[in-house]
Amino acid sequence: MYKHKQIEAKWLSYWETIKLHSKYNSNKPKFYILDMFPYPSGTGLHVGHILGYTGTDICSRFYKMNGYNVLHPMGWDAFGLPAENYAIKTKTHPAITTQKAIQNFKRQINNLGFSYDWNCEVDTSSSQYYKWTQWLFLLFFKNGLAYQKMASVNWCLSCQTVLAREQVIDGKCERCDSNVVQKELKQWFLKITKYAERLLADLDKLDWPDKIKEMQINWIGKSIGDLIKFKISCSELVNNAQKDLPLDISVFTTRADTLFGATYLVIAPEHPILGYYKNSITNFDEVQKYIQSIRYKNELERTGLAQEKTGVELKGLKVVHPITKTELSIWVADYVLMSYGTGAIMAVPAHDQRDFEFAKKFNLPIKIVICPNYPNPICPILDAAYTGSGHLVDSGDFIGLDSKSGQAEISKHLLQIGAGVRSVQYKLRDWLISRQRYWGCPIPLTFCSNCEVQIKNSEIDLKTLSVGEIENPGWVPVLDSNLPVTLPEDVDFLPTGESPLARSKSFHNVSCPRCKSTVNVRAESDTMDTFVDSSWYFLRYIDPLNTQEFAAQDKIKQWLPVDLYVGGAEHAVMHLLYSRFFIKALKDLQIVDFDEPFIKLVNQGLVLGENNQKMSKSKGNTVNPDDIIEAYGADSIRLYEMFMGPFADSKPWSTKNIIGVRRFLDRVWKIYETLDKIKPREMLSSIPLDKNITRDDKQLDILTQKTIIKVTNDIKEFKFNTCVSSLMVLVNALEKQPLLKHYESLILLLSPFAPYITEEIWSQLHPEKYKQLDYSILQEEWPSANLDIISDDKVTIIVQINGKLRDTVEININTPQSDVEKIVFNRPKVLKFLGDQKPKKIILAPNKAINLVV
RNA sequence: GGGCUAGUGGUGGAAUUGGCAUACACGCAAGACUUAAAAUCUUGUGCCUCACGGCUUGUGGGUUCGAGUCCCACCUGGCCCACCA
Repeated sequence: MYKHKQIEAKWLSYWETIKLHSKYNSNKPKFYILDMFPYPSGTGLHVGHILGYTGTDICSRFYKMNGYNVLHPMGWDAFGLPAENYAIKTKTHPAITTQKAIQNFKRQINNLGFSYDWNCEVDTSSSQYYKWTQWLFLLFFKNGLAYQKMASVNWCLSCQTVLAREQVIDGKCERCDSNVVQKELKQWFLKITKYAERLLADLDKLDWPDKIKEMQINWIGKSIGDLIKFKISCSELVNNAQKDLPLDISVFTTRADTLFGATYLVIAPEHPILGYYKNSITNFDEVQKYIQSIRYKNELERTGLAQEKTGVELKGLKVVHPITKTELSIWVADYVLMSYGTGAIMAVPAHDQRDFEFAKKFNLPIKIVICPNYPNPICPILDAAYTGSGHLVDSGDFIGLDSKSGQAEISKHLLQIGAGVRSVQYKLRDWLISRQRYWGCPIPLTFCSNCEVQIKNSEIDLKTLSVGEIENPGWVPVLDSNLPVTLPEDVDFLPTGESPLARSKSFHNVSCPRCKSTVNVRAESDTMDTFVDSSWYFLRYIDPLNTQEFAAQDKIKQWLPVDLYVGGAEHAVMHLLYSRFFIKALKDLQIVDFDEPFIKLVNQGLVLGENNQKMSKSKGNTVNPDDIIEAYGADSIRLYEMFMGPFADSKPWSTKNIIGVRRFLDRVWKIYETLDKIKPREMLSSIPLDKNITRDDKQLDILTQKTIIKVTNDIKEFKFNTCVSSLMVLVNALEKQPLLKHYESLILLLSPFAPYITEEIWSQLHPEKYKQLDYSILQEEWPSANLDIISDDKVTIIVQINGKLRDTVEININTPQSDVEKIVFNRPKVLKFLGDQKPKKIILAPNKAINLVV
């Protein structure tokens, strides 16, 4: 039995005192291994964190031993709502609780023997870090990538803040699960939509799981279709042509082939046309009432499939079909979203299920224009929309075309008559980053009424202004020399819906960075979404103490992009998309020279509770890693999590099963103890321990070489579970035949998985090495397999009769078929099963199998 | 509704990618050691059958000399997206 507590305490303090991380050596290749940094919650490390961190720690140690410069940093995604909510509950400042949580995380991480380089540590809530978050925000602002606009935004009633679209799950707040409603607010956005096409196209370059790529493709949501103009017809337009009214309503469709089936138009409740034509709409009161009624529905209630269609007609207003010139009615309905396309659709009830339901409910005409069984002209009477393709019927000059060419022809025709244009739409929307909360990075802008007036009246030379200042008149960036804009300490952070920073007097004691005015000047009091912090943290790791730049150029060139990124799939469309956007923007601004941040991405699976359900406090199925480390040791929990199953799969925790890997480590230890009894040591390589055990050095040697190959390959492929089982096989053999040479290979192979026990054993096997400065097993070279030993001239093939296994024979490698047949027909088992039948056919799979068909 | 993914012993899971299904481990059973227990070690452990042998990778079909692996349909979980025009 090895004493894990003593050994782990010993090496933990040893590792702290030595330099484990060697300096960058330009003769070696670099390898940047990144974990998704944790949010330091008060409850400490989750066993799920340990799964991912063990994976990256194994890689980190493996690549170091294979001669790479390895960067393996860790930090803290420290801003965010939970810390603030906890602070409100306990009336302790979030900075204090966050620092406490970080200390606890760090203690747990160190206990687990992870080889992070703490010289790289970053904390997004420290002013040294968020100074550069602010600097990057201003860079985006000055270059037109950050802008403010009034928008209908998601507002969490409980957290009292705006949320990004990504943080609204089924109409509820991602954090607190309470209702999210729509609210009109002026907010800051980052222009991620500018990069939609590149974010989509460049996915091809990435070695990422297909699942994640697929999710990003769906999220970006590219569709190619047509923008079609429907001319508005109403009495007001005829009478007051001089008025500045829009003359048509544009709709977006991917099915221009169904244009002749459009029997009415539907616009979103927020559509601007309503304002313009207030006076022409004879039932405007009724329309207003409808819009009010849906206002406080959340997105699920509004858009859920189960919801019955609602809507109201705009009386007094019509549109004209661009080709047939028929007058069509216009409706307002909440099933049309202002945030996609143009906020208006042409309704084709015969060929769109939503339109069909709406038309049925309000008794609107349904016109069939696509026929699946053409040229049979009789189309079935519909009880649901026919959304497939077919041939065009009842479509003027386009009758008889198939859907695809019909779409192309109608599109061409619309362009000719000036009523339409090809268009690409994306579901991706600009990233709303304002938050009305305290515990986040302040937005480093000042609003100056004086400057606003001057810009609007063109009293300032526009050439002296940045794009951001021109597009957002009155908003002036804080001077770089005055960054960071620090979070005021003296703030009552209880949420009221108003930004907590707005209530700090000191915070508003500012002057305009441009005109120096102190009158009618205020600091922006919103903070940024924490996803802004995490969009660039991997750049800061390489140079965290730099006070002049967010990172030095030569270091960026040295280390980036990230070679391997490991984390959960839940970040597929938020963090992973935002970071890609940041890097593309920085590439365009010539700050970095690569355009993708993470070359290879690996997802870790969920660690479920013993009952196969997601771990949660309320279900009472959580596991505290500290208890496991106490009882079984850090090496055991690392090894166990790797052994549980495939790295990327979700799999249930089982405290009972840890005993298996612990026994394995005990055996490894025991082999060492038996070795130690045999002296002198130089004799060890060939002395069998027990004379009763039959020796078979060659077999053991082959097994060792095979294990080296297997573990080396499987680490590269993140197949850690099979690494562990093949190490177990080797240990089972070494127990019977404890030869030092092979045992040393085992210890080296095991060291990335179980660093404590292997460092201890290695130090006892090689005490002289530990007299060197900063020595650790990490400095050893990774074992390489001797292929000569395993290359064999014999091979075992299987013998099948009618596909059923009947025998196995050992033959010389590459034996020709005729000779194999001779051998096989002399085997008693084969003769027995064959009887007096003669094979009709004999198939040889060389060096694998022979199948006799009778 | 759409997409992705998985389904193998009592349990977690292996299977060099079409060639010995159930490696490795947990559990269980028997034995050794012990006054006894724990720990440890040894042996056994898919199902049916006394046996010879037969059957077995969610279900049904197909391709193939040969299928856990490939194809089609279905069933059941999990994840993601979803009135996206």
